[in-house]
Amino acid sequence: MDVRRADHILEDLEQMIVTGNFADGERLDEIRLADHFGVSRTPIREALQKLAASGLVEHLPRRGVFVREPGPVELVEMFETMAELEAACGRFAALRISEAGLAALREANDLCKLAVATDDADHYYRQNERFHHLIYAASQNSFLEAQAAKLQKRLKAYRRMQLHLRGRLGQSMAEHEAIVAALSAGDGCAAADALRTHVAVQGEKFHHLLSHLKSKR
Amino acid sequence: MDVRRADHILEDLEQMIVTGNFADGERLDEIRLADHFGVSRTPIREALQKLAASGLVEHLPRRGVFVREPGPVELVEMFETMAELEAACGRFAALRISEAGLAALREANDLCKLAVATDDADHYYRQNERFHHLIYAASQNSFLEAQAAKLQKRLKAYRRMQLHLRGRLGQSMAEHEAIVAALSAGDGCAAADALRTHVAVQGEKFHHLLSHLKSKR
DNA sequence: GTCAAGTTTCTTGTATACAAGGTTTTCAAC
DNA sequence: GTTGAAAACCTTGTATACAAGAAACTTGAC
Repeated sequence: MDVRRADHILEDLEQMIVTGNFADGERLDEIRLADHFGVSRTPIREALQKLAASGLVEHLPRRGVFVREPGPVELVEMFETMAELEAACGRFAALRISEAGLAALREANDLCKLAVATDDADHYYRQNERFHHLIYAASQNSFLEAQAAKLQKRLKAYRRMQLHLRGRLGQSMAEHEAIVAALSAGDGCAAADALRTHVAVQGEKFHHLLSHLKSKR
Repeated sequence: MDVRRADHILEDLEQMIVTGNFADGERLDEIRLADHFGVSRTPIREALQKLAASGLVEHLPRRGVFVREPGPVELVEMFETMAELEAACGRFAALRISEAGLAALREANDLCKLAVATDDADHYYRQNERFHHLIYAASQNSFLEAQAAKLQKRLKAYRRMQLHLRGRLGQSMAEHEAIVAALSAGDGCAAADALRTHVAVQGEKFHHLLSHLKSKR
């Protein structure tokens, strides 16, 4: 209850930022937050520092911490990097994945297909996440896995935006099939390429979405 | 002088940990450190949290923070990840590098060669670092660049260990040539492969070094 | 002598008080 | 009315006091 409170503050703040409770560039007032959570400034400051370390907010000395929504350029960069990280996971996974791992992957993919068939975007979203996390883990490289999971979490909000684009789900499933096939065949290069494309396409779709929104304004 | 002190504490602690001022698993006593730096526990705690965020130390609630030297397995994982990050940088750089960037890269490489010729390991070390950072930057992806630079810094101490191995410098230079050639030709795949190998070899050499040290004991 | 429970001591986590720098407002001069 | 400086206010950064949990030590029983 004690440790969990500090953790709870961090998680809660993360959630508040990601879900857009704060305007972009808004200062996170320590006193107001301390008030809100019913604690003193000290644990708030600790949470804010962790957020700054994870890149969700920016800390300017003697000025405060500000929410820092990444701009379009940075988002594209992050998606590009995510694509490369996933490609790396796929390359290792193709060489190292176990039969049990493959079975789990196929199962997750089947659940994805089911979600697409029933047009359950929310369910697809969760199973797709599981599918990708299984690949990270199958790389048998905990460090790489952690890096990939971290960036994936960071991009979660933006990934979700473009999931609802027409036709994307079907295309995504076809890509999943190619990924599973490459991993089954133990073809590192094919797995890396399939995953890179799969993720990069998401980045591009997102980019289009951004341009579209901007042109509407 | 004010802001710089807090930063100075962090840098200093980093240095102390990396250079082995603390034993592996040792607890970093807040009071002792506060004493040592002539400040209160508060800024020390902030620095320790940042260190924990960067993975250099581990924070156990209500127990303290402990220096966490990565074990052999984790180090190999980190080198593997580094190789993939550099490969990704190379892939993008091959498509995006400018003439000026290529010129800078060739210059850095020439300085590396010079250092090898004069057997100046220290100079080679610095120029080699510059060479790699130029490639990160040439990826034209600031986010990826930052990721690569961060991990490179983390591995600096271990990379340095294996630089003095016999014959490594010559081999390393040959690999540099291949990298520059691939980037000049705009061949993303070749650049990625060359960089991946170049870094992965370092990881393997390091692994051998570790086994060697262990068997000596 | 060993083990266990209770107590003491020590360390971390949190709250609060104070210091120092930044921002805004006010007021005067042009 | 606008500009500039000074002062008041506000926020962050640091120090210190206190609370709470963990480790170590003592003491007693077997």
